[in-house]
Amino acid sequence: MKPKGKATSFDIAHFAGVSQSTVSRALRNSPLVNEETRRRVWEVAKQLNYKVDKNASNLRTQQSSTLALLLFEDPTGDESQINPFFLNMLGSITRACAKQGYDLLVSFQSTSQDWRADYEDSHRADGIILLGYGDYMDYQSRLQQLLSQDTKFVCWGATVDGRDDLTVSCDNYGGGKLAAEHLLQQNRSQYVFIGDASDHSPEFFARFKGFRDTLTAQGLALPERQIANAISTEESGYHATRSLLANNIQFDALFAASDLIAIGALKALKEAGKDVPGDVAVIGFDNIAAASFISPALTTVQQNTTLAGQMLVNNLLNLIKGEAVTDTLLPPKLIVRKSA
Amino acid sequence: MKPKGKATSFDIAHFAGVSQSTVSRALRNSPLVNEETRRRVWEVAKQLNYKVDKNASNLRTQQSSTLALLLFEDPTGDESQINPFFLNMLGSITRACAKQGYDLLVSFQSTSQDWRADYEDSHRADGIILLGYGDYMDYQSRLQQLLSQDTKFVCWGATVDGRDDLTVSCDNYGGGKLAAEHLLQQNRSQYVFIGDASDHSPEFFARFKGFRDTLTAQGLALPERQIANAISTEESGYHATRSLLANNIQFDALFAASDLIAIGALKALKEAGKDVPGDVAVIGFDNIAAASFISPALTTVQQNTTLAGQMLVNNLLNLIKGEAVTDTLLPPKLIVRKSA
DNA sequence: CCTCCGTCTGACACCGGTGTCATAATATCA
DNA sequence: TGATATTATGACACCGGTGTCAGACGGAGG
Repeated sequence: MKPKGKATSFDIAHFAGVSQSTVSRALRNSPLVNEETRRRVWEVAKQLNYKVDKNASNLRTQQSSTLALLLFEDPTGDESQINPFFLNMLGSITRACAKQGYDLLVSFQSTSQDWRADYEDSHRADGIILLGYGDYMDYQSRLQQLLSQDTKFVCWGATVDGRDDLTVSCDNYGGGKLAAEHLLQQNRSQYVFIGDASDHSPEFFARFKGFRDTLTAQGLALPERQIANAISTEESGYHATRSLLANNIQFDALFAASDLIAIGALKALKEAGKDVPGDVAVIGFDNIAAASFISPALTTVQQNTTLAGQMLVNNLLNLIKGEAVTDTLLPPKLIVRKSA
Repeated sequence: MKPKGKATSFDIAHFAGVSQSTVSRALRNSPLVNEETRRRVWEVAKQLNYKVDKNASNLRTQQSSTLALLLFEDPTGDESQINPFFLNMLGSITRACAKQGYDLLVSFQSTSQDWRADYEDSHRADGIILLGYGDYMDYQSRLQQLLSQDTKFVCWGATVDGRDDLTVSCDNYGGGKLAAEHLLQQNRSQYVFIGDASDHSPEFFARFKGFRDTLTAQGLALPERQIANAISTEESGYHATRSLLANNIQFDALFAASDLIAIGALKALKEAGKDVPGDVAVIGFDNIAAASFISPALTTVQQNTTLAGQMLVNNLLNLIKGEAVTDTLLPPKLIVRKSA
């Protein structure tokens, strides 16, 4: 009772004294097979440690029970450091997949060179999840291509007008608003924003708009000089803050488009002898783990990554099933700590 | 020229005016096909946006060009927080896989309930990488089972006597030694260790031994009462440190088995009014991102995750190829920051 | 002119499952 | 008892590639 190599359904058929067809049916608990037969087949399958060959099964059924995750790294793309926020998302997406009985193929893609999204074409995955800041060249055109090929995919990030892809995102505008309201409550008077205020990065831009609109509604302007550009890294946030200080911009409230930027800002402020939150209140965005470790602990706008992962997976599965799916907006939440 | 559904090699054969066999050969650049024919086939394939069906290909060739990663979470297994060190490893493993032309299936496994390692049995992956602290029930017996099934796998973590699995690990003993030597240089006199000093967790135990052996070689003892147990979380490190302080243990040097533990310790020390590194020097292990953010910045023993990922993947691929492979030990490196 | 060889191609079996169809065995009812 | 419905099973085509084998074709050599 030891076939060489891995057991196939034919081996089981042989030992259970039935046909291979019946084995296949029995193992999938088809109501067509007799209770006693089913029991015997399962018994033998267990003894032989049999597992269905996914390749054969997928080939026949034309679906893979697998999703692919494309994670786009920041343009800085250093070897070791990946944006912790996205790693968190990866964790929740993996769990959401497992819960639905799907496997997850993970692939890191560098944003510059053109990326590989042929997982569905090659029948390795039933659908694709795109994760990353969509702030790089020819992203749009690639998405358009995926759409025209009828590839099933969902994106994390901001909804963009004129793009027909399906997205799940945090309510970035509302998040920016939360930050502004919290700072306004403290009667701060001079505000700065660090991030990307162009519409290059839709997420950052939405956070910026929510922030600025709330301020202007209170009669507070946010002129060009009080906005500094930065990408989502600590270094970038550090340098942006230093240049604000070097230009003698006066401010007592700082909103950073991401926690990494905020952490860089804290470092620059500390070096400049500014007290946080005494001289300057700082608010970040994401609520990464480091936000609670740093001193002073960072007040930030939290994105619900657990829910985000679930929605990405659920929406994608519904899309694959052919059901109607709409963009999803998740509510942000302000986490108040020491920095503001 | 628009077949409905996805194009197959038969479609290409039709349009290129050759047989399906020739298409298959041409696309894999077999030297058997005529240069002109190959060109024509590629041309058509490109126009039809053809991609080889991986399921069919894998089924025939009996290999999947895919590896599976099983990530075991800490027993605390809270929904959102995953040990950042392992997330880093995940990043480097993904990259190493991509470099070798392999895909990576990722799966988080909770350690308590029994885990799923049937990726190879079901032909979804050619081999498996196990990642996590191997400090839980029936881990050993499951490994033994994998071995007896002739499953190809490598483990991250300490080599354990009497276990025949293939491992890649950091030189934890050497790392503990580095920590001890650095503290000795500063003429610290009263040492404590926080982690797991039983052989429950092989990695932590090796770090402990390297640390203790180096101290005893200098005539310094490390009695039972100067050792506190903790698992690799911030909370656990915090509580362990508090209990040391509550028991009135005197110490001016603290070695934590992981950065998360060290971060918890820093918090407890700060609350107790102890100055770091003035009153107590603290050294961690791993060099996670948060180690550089926290104040005071954490001195720690770095594990080279990039290299680790590469070695895990390379060793596994060699094992699959049937080549002789041996356990790999990677050199740790002391990163000196402010805390010691 | 025939043989032999190298080059290139097509026919076909095969990987291991799944779904359809035909049919044997048994139960149900008039 | 014969007709019909129900249940359980096996035979077989099929998914889309890959590997083997046989053979067509053209040129070289005797």
